[in-house]
Amino acid sequence: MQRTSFSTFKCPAARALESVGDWWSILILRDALQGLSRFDEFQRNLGVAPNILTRRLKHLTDEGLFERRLYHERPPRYEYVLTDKGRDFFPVLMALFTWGNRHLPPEQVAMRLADANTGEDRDPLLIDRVTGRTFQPEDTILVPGPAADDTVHERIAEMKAWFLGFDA
Amino acid sequence: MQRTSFSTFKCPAARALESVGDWWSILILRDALQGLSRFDEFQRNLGVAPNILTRRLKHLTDEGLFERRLYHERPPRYEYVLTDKGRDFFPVLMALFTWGNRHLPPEQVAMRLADANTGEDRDPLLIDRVTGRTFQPEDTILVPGPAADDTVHERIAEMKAWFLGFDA
DNA sequence: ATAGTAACTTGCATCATGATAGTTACTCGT
DNA sequence: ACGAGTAACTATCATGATGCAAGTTACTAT
Repeated sequence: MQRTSFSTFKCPAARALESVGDWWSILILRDALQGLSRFDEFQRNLGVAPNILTRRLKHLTDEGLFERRLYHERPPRYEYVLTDKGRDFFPVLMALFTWGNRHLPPEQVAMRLADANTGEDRDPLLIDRVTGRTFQPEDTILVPGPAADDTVHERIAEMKAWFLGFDA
Repeated sequence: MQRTSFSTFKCPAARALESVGDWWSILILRDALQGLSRFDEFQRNLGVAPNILTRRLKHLTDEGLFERRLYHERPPRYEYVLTDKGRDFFPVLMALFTWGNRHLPPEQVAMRLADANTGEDRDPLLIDRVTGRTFQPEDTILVPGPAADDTVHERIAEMKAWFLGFDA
């Protein structure tokens, strides 16, 4: 059976996952955001099979996260540079990284995030862009957008709002 | 061949992915953070095959993201409630949701995030917890943590720091 | 007493995955 | 100018994860 495609899902998170593709793609993006761009750089750093890497880079390029750029003619050699869309994936990576560091180890942390200028530890925090208030599940609800159809309305209705003071 | 396990990777992001398990798990967490907790609630809402759902819930419980709680004896019926670790996955979901909404559609958005109190749109933004400054790839570098071994040092050395004013 | 539902588990066919190995086309040292 | 080395893939193929359909158990409702 084929893996169920999330691309027809209404939820943007599900569609985001479909767009990214798979686990490896996320690690490729992680490396790309650290400055890697060549095929062999990714391969060495990830230890991924080259055919898989080929497929993933193609997928990410098709999805508009990478731009495939010729950096050397004859033989044609390409590098993969992040588009805006790809670079914008950064917050997802940071959230994931932080979650990992906070919850995974009984062992110690092997990597930390630091400020590029001062070298001090960085710890990302999610706030609301407008109000500046922290972002918590209790304060955040899902509401139908402009393109919501009946199924979306049903889905949202099924969700129990954490905070019942406001009805969507 | 078995899917390569990321659990031995040093990068916390990679290990986070391993801990979560797969695509479906992320959507299960999404629903759980919206208040769902019963097997059939997840199944209806996701359209996932029940055996897959069983497996994923077990995995997430084993990994400590869910607690399996008996809510009805004879017949034993369980609900899956998020632990702190599970609830802490929220920022990752929000980052993913936002990325999806911003980059995916040519079609319109079917869902938005709103403030539970005021009903106004919410837009998450990543800042540094201490300095309050925005979180950008250019300002953020990877440095070895306490448990870093030689391979980690090598990996980090291979990464080209975006901002070269500081050497890790 | 019968029907219906909740929450699974089992079996099985199939498709996608990943390790290994092969290919093409250069570059570099001597 | 010849051979070794490297970059960037592509091809092969066995394994095993996935998802559908159907079965199971134990209630609840009428």
